[in-house]
Amino acid sequence: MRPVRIYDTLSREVRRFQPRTPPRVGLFVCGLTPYDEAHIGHGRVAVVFDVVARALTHWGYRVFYVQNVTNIDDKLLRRAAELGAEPLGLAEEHFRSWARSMDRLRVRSVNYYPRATDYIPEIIDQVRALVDRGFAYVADDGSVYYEVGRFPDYGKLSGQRVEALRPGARLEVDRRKRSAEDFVLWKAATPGEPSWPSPWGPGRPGWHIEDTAITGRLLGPQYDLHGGGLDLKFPHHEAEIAQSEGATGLAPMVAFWMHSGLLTLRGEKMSKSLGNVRSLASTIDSEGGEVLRFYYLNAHYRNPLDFDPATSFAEAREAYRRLREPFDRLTERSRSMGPGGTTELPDELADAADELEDRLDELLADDFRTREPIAELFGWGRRVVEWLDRTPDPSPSACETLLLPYRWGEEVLGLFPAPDREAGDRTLDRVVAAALAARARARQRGDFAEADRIRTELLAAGILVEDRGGSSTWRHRPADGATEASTTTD
RNA sequence: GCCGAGGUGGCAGAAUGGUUAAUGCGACGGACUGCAGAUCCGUUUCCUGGGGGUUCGAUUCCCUCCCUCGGCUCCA
Repeated sequence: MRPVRIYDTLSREVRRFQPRTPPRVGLFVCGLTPYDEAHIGHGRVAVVFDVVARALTHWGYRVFYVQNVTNIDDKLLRRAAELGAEPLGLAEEHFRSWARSMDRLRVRSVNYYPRATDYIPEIIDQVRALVDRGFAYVADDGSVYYEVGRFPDYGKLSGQRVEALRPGARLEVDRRKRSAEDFVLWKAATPGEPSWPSPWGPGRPGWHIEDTAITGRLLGPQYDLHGGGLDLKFPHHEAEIAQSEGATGLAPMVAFWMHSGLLTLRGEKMSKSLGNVRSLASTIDSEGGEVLRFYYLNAHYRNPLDFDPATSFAEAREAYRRLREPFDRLTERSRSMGPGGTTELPDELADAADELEDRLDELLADDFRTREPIAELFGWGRRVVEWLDRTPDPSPSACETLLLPYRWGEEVLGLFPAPDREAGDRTLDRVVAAALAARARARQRGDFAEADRIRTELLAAGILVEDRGGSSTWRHRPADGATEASTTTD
């Protein structure tokens, strides 16, 4: 297991990561409340922690990654009522859309997406423990509240002091609460809304309780990593600490708090009320999942990332295309060359490939910097192309060695999916090859008008032809505005 | 007001108590090409918010001020 350094929001420092029971790592990330469509800010969190899990796995840790789905809450109920839909069904519908987006963003490290409503017994147990231990009280209507004043550490994560919260006028006035800063653990049932029986009467979970009930069950009272967007730090994560540490008496609940920076739109946070949300699914449709993934990973996860619709994707698209150009050329060779060429790699390049992988790991292991490995891969790409350009017949093993850093880039960053061309595409390969052969003959006899006509017609059909040295290669031309990987078939 | 994160070249965005401050985008020039595309090479000269301090040396550490963003019980 490679040593890893991680910034912990609670201690506000980068520390050496030490799992409680190596090599196992418990990772929990606050997931979505599927009351509406996800936006590109949500996508960032998903990709960031996907890389965290992939990297740890690559380094020999055995990660169990849990991301909850809040399928019962106020907003979801309100939305369902507006649509005349059944709340849990609406949640599942939005979750399916989320899962599709995750698939296309190549997020695949989440092991389990528990639904809040599948953990009602655990939630009730935890609320009961909090009542028994004197951290919570039951109101007249059967709601249960956490009494924040009873938990001295409240505010330790966010640096907030309870006294400082009170002047903030946004605390809801609620006569059932002993103190304005108390928060609800269990909400007494409202007619017409889903509810579950409990020792305090029918009701449903409060906003914060499902996370700690779920992690308590799946990861234990103390675990390794907890992630989420920076905007959840207060009050949500503060409440989690109060719940878990209050209920179990075991602290700290989690060894490392990781918060990903927010994605802003021209300097402002995306939010429904500002009307500046940008849908995740439609962005993936227009840009491609890989470009979006690259865009996220091109910044450090803790920094704010400002999105400008006019320029951000255009730049990411171009940069990503160039990043994977050498990779595409290498995989193209190994696909089409058959027995392949005979020119072996010069020693210095072979050695460099070996050293680079270590370097990539080392960079990433320092608080999951992703930008620097990407910078290294750009540099590697230049060397690869420079060599390929003057090597007409690279050997298969040379290509394989040159691909090593990209294999790392795929396994850990998820940025280099192998082009997958199945039986149907073989036909396409042959058809295009025939057209290119005709064009090559035309060029040979100096009939450039005919050669250009073939090239133009292929382009109209979505095939981009490029002459390289004596031969021509082709790739799928990205559709307007879209930039699916050049070798993507469809 | 309180808490937190930021301010780096034309733009995006890294890093570091010390030789030329990554990488990418854009722009310009060159090589290659029948043309194009892709690629490579070069250029884009004094770029680290202001002011103090510590230090042989600060963009980095400390103080202070200014500005931006986020949180302050809906938030990824």
